[in-house]
Amino acid sequence: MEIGFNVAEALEAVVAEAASGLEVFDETFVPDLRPADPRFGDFQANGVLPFAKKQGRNPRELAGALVAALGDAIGTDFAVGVAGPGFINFTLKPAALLRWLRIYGSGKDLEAGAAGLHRGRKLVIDYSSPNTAKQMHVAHIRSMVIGEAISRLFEFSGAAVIRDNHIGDWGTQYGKLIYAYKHHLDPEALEKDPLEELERLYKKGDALCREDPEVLERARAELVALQRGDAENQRLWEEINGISEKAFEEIYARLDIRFDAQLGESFYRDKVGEVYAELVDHRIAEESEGALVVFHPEHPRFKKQPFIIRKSDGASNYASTDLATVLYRVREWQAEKIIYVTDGRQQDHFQQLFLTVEKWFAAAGRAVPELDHVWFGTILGEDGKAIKTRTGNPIKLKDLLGEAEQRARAIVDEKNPSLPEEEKAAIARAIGIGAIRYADLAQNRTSDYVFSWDKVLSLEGNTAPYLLYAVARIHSIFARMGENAGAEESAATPFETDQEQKLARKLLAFPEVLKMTLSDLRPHFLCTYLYELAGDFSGFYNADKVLVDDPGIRARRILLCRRTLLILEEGLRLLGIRTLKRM
RNA sequence: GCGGCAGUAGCUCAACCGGACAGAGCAGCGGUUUUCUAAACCGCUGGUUGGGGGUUCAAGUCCCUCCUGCCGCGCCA
Repeated sequence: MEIGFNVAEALEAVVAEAASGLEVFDETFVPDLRPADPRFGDFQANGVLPFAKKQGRNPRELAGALVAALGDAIGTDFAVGVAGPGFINFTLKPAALLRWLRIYGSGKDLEAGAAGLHRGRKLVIDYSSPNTAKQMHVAHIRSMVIGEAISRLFEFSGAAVIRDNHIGDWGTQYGKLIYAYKHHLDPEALEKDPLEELERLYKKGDALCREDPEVLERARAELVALQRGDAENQRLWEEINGISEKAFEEIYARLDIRFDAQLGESFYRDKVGEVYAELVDHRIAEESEGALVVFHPEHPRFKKQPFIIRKSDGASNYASTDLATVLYRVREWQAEKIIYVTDGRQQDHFQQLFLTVEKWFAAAGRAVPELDHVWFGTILGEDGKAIKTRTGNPIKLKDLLGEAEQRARAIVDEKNPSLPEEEKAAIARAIGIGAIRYADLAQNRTSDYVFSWDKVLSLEGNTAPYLLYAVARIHSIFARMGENAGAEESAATPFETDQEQKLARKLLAFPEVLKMTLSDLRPHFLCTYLYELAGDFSGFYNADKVLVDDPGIRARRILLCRRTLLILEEGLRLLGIRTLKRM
């Protein structure tokens, strides 16, 4: 058999083919190949057990028959055996393992292998999407970090990705903000830290509105004026957006995040009318208590819980713009799939949005895009409640990033004081930002996130610095070898030591991990894998010296270092984390 | 009330939509450096997977029930 990029997939096909030639198996049999516990082999097929149970037959007998039927098709690359109640174990022989590692030797090779997963698919990923006139806080980081990782993963697997930052730049907050700007602006503060001042003004306006009904009325009037196109308010709106955008850009630059489109809610404000009309025409939306709403009678909850798409005062809300946004993305960009990366509290909203879009597009004869809500848990303080500083304010993201870099810098100064100043700063940046990012990605996204400085900036265990350190050590070996490091791979002999084999086998599992990460859109699968890979490398590095005299051993160990480096760097890049040559 | 998520070692978390004796890190204890970065490696200690039933050859995972926590549920996003 041809081993291919994803060995589990190749085996799956061979096993299924062998089963189809046997009387006792039928088309309902699924081999169920997966990476195995290293004690048993490289891959295992578990599918015989449930199948045998369903047929009322002895699983070990069926497994034995299946193994016998594999015969020539599987070739001589694997050791195959039946174990336990009916598992089939496959172990790639060292020579074949070496062959696989020789073939997949560059980022291009990996990408070519992965490209089959989503080749040519056109998709939009909606993430970050902050509100204007507010600072970014710790809570904003998850959408950015997860959204960026998912974007990179899809691109890597062959998709055409449009990253769209759906900024909240239109809505009721502007009434209060413009009112406060006109009456309580501190020009000096605006000069010094514009976004800080805007945030103060918004809070001020919000507080005043709550205290004084008259102010509330005037704030509403400012909003109405803005929506009618009043010149002064339009100018203020633009100024506020400009200030916000500049502050956002700084954060995005620090986090290596770039968008292909940045169409905020305001972009859709003249596009909601068409949505209302179509939904009413198709009898999907109805009037209720003065508002335009959508109920879903077939749904246990949404038959009662309305999806409000136009408020009773006639104004649009985020449901209106979200609907218009789907239409735009499908019409203008031919999006086949749209992924929203937001926190889990918006699950109801997106379920209602998706149900509504499905009915609407079907009724209008449009292709219904695949819609996916990639949600994540809330960020909690150490008391298990919403995250706050000691003074009760949210932690600003720029402060968080700054402190992370600072703490990383202190460690660089201690561990490696002789490095040039500029390099130390770059290392501190990569480690600090990488540590924060990784801490977020390494945890299952659907869990709530208990934030603590110690955890985020920890340099031990499953963290970015641990991975970056492994990368730096490999680079260090190559630096010592000098320039002519390239010629030795062909001399490599098959792996022998436990550490060599363990590391080589871990490398072999990368395609399956990538596939799993993408199918569930859970970056922590990839994190866990990279951490285990770095761990296996560290074990190997400590036990087996790379630069030995024996040319065959030296060559195969160099090959292992190269492939480990390749997958660590490629994997970290997919997570949005920069690697280092020295640290 | 309806619904979502969660409860796994002292702490922070894994466990690939039922699979092999539940795995890491931290903390604790003990080792490893004339050798490629010790930000590392190796070993030991640590579990009634919130409680109780059930389904199965096999349950942390599925079903029922109870307890606890967080979060949604008509004009915020």
